[in-house]
Amino acid sequence: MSPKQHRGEVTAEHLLDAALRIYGESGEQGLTVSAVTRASGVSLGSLYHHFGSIDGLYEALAQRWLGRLLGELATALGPARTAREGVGALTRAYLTFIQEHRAAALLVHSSRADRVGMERGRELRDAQEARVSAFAQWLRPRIEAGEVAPLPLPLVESLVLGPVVGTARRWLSGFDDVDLDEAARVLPERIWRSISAE
Amino acid sequence: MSPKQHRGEVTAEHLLDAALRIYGESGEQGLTVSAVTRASGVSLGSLYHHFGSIDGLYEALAQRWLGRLLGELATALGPARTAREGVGALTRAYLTFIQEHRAAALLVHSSRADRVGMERGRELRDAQEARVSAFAQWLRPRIEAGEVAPLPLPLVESLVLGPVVGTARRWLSGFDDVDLDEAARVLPERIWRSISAE
DNA sequence: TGTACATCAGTGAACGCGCGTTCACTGATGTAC
DNA sequence: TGTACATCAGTGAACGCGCGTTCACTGATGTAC
Repeated sequence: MSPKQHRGEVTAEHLLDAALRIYGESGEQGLTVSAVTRASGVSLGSLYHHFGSIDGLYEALAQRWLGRLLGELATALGPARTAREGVGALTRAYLTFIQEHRAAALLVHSSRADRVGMERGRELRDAQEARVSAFAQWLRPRIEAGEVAPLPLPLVESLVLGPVVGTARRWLSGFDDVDLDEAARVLPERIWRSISAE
Repeated sequence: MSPKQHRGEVTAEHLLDAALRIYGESGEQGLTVSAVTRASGVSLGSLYHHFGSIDGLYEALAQRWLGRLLGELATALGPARTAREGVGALTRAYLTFIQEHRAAALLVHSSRADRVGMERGRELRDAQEARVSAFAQWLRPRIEAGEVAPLPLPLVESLVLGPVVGTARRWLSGFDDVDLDEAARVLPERIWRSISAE
């Protein structure tokens, strides 16, 4: 399914870009074969050559952007020395991504993408043991060191990402009552309080 | 659009019930006119008589369950004397609802329902001034009393509901790594820390 | 360097299916006198 | 209480459109000798 020639890569790229643009403008409902071929200038047959079906294109798109988001979070998390710093870095990276890639963020937050992510999570859980959340892996030693409260990892993850995702969704939905810069300033301190081991 | 005769009410009820069942089994994609008429035993014409279109049915369904969820949260919040108690009551009510109405919870958490909720929010903001979130209204005096930290209301809302919704979504997505009872026990105390004014 | 061949990439006409919607109609219920 | 009429509720055949997909084909690229 992944192209063996360069021009193939370029075509696939065109399709994915067009698909994202369409998704951003008209949502999941609008993501049809004819819309994608029209917007990309790529022929119908090529779409099927590269992605097999419209669902295949959707899944490739979701995985690409989910991967990019997770990548940016992992990168932001890297240099953090304390859990407190980590929470701040994660929050800022997340909210920045949301602003810079609005359409992709909408896609990644959709319920259908949740399912795609889950399926990938299951595959990977067997294979390379939980790349599911780089954050969870980063977190475990901090709990063992007594820095973060000894709660189940999924709950710590929800406590940290929950408020960030909640704020992001609110902003993405078009509510104008939330200021992302202020959120990036205020949330980390507050989130840290909720997971600190005192 | 709302029925003037009793048998009309019953029919509309059948349609909404069938639609919810279908949504729970096969998601938004599966919610088609033929699926609904087949599952409900109601004729095609009746569906159009009561809801005008399949989108009309979907919106009625989303509003009904969004209303019920908000209603249960408001009820749970009622008797709470302190903000701390309120957070606990809200968390438990939310997670209980999720468990008791899985399909409805999936619907209410869908991205499309977010938009429906937003539109309703806008309508209501003009009219009866923010029934948007009973929680926000409940919260305001607690901030003024110095019980809850003086943050923007949307951020407090995200801090409280974020972890709860995050946990709920995780569970709804089929991840089996989260225990809702444990979450109901652990989260309130942690959430409270994050919004307390010291 | 040249040629032959295999594979990859791209094309678009054609197909059929299932979708949402319309509409002319019948039947049930409520109401006015 | 009886009857006539208006309104509400329910029915399903018919329609047309746009959807995803298939397929036989041409053209481009890479590779082996």
